[in-house]
This record gives sequence, structure tokens and C-alpha cells, in this order.
Amino acid sequence: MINEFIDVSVDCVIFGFTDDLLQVLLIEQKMYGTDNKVSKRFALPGDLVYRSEGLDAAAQRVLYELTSLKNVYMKQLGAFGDPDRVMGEDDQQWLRSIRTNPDARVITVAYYSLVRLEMFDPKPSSFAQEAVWVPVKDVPQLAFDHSKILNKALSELRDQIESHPVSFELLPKKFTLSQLQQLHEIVLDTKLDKRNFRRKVQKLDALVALDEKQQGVLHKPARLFTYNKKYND
Amino acid sequence: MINEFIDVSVDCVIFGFTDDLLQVLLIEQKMYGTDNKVSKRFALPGDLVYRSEGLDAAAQRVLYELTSLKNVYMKQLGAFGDPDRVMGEDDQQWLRSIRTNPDARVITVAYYSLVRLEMFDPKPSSFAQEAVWVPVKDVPQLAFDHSKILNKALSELRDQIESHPVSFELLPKKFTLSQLQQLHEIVLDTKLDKRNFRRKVQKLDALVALDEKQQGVLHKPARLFTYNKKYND
DNA sequence: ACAAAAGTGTTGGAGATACACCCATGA
DNA sequence: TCATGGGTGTATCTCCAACACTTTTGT
Repeated sequence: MINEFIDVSVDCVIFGFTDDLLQVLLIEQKMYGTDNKVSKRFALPGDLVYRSEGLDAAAQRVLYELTSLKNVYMKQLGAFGDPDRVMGEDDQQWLRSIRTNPDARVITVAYYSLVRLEMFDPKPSSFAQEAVWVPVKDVPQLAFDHSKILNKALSELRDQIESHPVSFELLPKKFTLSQLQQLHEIVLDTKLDKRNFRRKVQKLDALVALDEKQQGVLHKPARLFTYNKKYND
Repeated sequence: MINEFIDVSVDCVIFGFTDDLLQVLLIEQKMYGTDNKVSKRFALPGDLVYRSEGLDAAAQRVLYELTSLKNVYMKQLGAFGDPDRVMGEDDQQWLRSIRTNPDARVITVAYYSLVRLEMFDPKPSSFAQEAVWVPVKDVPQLAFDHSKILNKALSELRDQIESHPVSFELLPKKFTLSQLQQLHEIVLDTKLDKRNFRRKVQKLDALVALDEKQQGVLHKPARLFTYNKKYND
């Protein structure tokens, strides 16, 4: 059956960072071939958009179903709509196993975000899918055109964090400047000078120094900062 | 009839510049109300995406049908998908007059571009629509969410021209630095210092000085420049 | 010779970079 | 008292902004 319509999906590139590593949340797709072999591959989390659902809302839903996280700031990356972006043999096989219209043209709207890893464990979704964190440097070839989407997301993330140094749900409400610097170093994959970094971010209105210090650390406790939500564009 | 599917359209924000004015290509929609009154409003040129057509290709097609221009560099602006973005009363009335599924949810992928006006006259399309150039400063409220799209396109265009000063199909193959400066001034709606501007752009690899001068002008002829296509990202 | 736009340098300020030592705390 | 990260200032350089006159051509 040829479907006259075009399906619309969202795909989410969720970057997570720990103290020393930038990771991305991927779905492991297990396919059971006719020869009884199980093949695996990774894809970005995503789903079709419901008919009465906004695109941003759909992205939020996908993330929530996977991780129980709500209200994570996500930025739209753009639409990906090559007619044959889901027409690889593996792609078709996978879609036949989960979609009512596996041969539909599908365009996807991609979103990206950055979250602290310690905030949560991703929990397996209700599908035969497992959500796993994979270090960005170790990501293999992905399903569909998802490698392309991931690459674009990574470069947008870097642009974003350089031009708007305080964005995303990226730190605890209260954080130290060293933590913020570490985040930048992990995302940009570079080392930054401590004094220059501090001078730069402390000029930003988005950063607010608190009259409060770190506790329970085995060294001089650092001053805590927070940020004005209104500057998170 | 409730349509299960989501329609996908493209909308194009085509900026055109003359020597002293930035304009945008709009479609005049004429609606014949039940009371025999004709109401008019403007919208961005756009159309539904064909099932086997890429998004970029659809945008090119829309532009071509309207203006006979081909191979114009267009940049994707993003997807706009509020569930009710076409649900205004006027919007519905219009859609009923041209669509087979007027009540379908429709998301649109927006593109923008910048062209020289003297390259062409837009020709009226085959629909009951007229394409007109409207100075950006005089654009009225548009149909659907098109005002929002236009605003975003304008700010992206400005970002783009500032960070990548030589982009788009924006000048003759050969041009003078004064022409390039004029373009920047019109787009950014500002005056620029001649010496600073020239110093800045001449540092760019994208610009190539030719051993050739303007002809037929009634003053000192200016040196001509061209640009490396490969820097047009 | 005149009109009209082309072309060209210098200075001052702001922001980025490079770099090394003392401080406050908990164990 | 020691180990650990926290916190700070200065010199240099590069980049950007402001500013006015001479040159070349066509008429």
C-alpha cells in the first residue's frame, strides 16, 4: 500500500555530561532476521508526532517516555527530509517491525539538549528498546540518517555554548565556576584558562553569585553561583 | 473528515535587494467571502511537499514556479509545527478554497534566501495568486504564522551575513566592494565605515580580487572582485 | 576643470590570551 | 602541616571603531 501522506517524527539528541565525559542517549534496536540472527544497531530516540501535538511537545514526550525527565530545555535543530532517508534495507526492516506504514515517507524534526547525567538514569522504554549512554567519541554508525543529525547537533551545541555560555539544564541550580568550566571543556573538547574563563563568565548578567559556599569538600570551599532563567534563550 | 495524517509544506522567505531597499516576495491571497466581499491578505510563498520530493527540492520548486529562478541558494530556517498554526478563521477559509484536506494538521519547513532583484521579475503563478515584492519595512500582518517565520528569517539572515559576509546568490559574478558594502548596509539597516569594511572583507579567503575594472561608469572605475563558491556554506 | 565615487593609514580602546602564586579548608 | 582545589592581576596582542584626504576617470 502506497501511503499518500508523509509521516512526521521527532528525533532527540540528548547529550549528557558527567565530570569528565560527554555522552549521548541512544536506543539499541534489536532486529530478528529471518535467519534467526539478532542484529543490533543504535538510533536516536524518536517517535512519530501525534496529530494534535506540537513538535516541541512531541520531543518532550519522547524524552519523558525514555527517561522520566520533564521540562528539559530542548532546541530545534531543523527538519531532515531526504525522501530516502529511511529507505536503507536495515531501516526498512526495522520499520516493518514497528510501524503500521513502514513504507511511508517520513520526515523528522530533530531536537537537541544537554543534561547532567547524575540527574537521572534513563529507564528502558516500553518498546523492545534499550536506552543507553554512549560517549560521543565512541558512537558507531547510526540508523537512518541519525549520524548526520548527531553531527549537526554536536556542532550546534558547541556554537551555542560558546556564544551563550550559560544555557540548558546543564548544572545544578547552584554550581561553582570550576564546574561550569569543566562543562565547557568537556563539550568543546579543549582546555581553558581558569582566570580568563572566570573573568569572561562573571561579566555575564546571566550569572549570579550567591552568598553561599560549597560544603563537605576536602579543600577550600568554592563560591556558589546560579543563573537567571530569563537569559536562557 | 478527520485526517489521520499530517501534511508537510515548505514556505520560502525570499529576500530581494535593489540598490537601496530590502524587499520580500509575498503572495497576495484573494478570498471571496460569502457576502461577496473580496478580502486580501499576504502570505509567504509555499506549497505542500510532494510525497517523493526532498524538502530542499520542494523549496526550490516553489521558488521556481513563482519566479522561474533555479538553483538559488536557500537555507533552512526550521520547522514550524504548532498544531493550531493554520487554525485561524481566515486561515481555514483560505485552505478550504485550495486544499483537498483543509482541516489537516500541517507543519511547515521554512527556507530563506537572498537574491538580487534585477535578476528577474517574479511572474504570477498559475494559481489565483499574485507574487509581489514588498519592502521589509512595510510588510503587514501575514497569514498563518508567517509573520513569525519572516521575523525569524530576517534575524537569521542578519546573523548569517555578519558571520559569513559572502553568502547567497547575492551579487553579480563580478562586483565591486562598494556594491558588497551596500548590500550589507541594506540588510543590516545600518551605515558601515568604508575603510573598516574593506579591510575586513579583504582578509577573507572567500573574496578574490580580479585584474579587471568596472567599465562605463562616470567616475573612477572600481576594481572587480569575485568569490570562491566553496566558501558559500 | 569639475563631478563622482574609488581608494588608502593611523590612532585609541576593548577584549582576548598567556602566565604563576597565595589562600582556605578538612583530614 | 599537608594536600587539594579556590581564587586572583598584569603585560601583551589582536581586533574593532573612528576619522579625511588624494586619485582616477568621464563629461
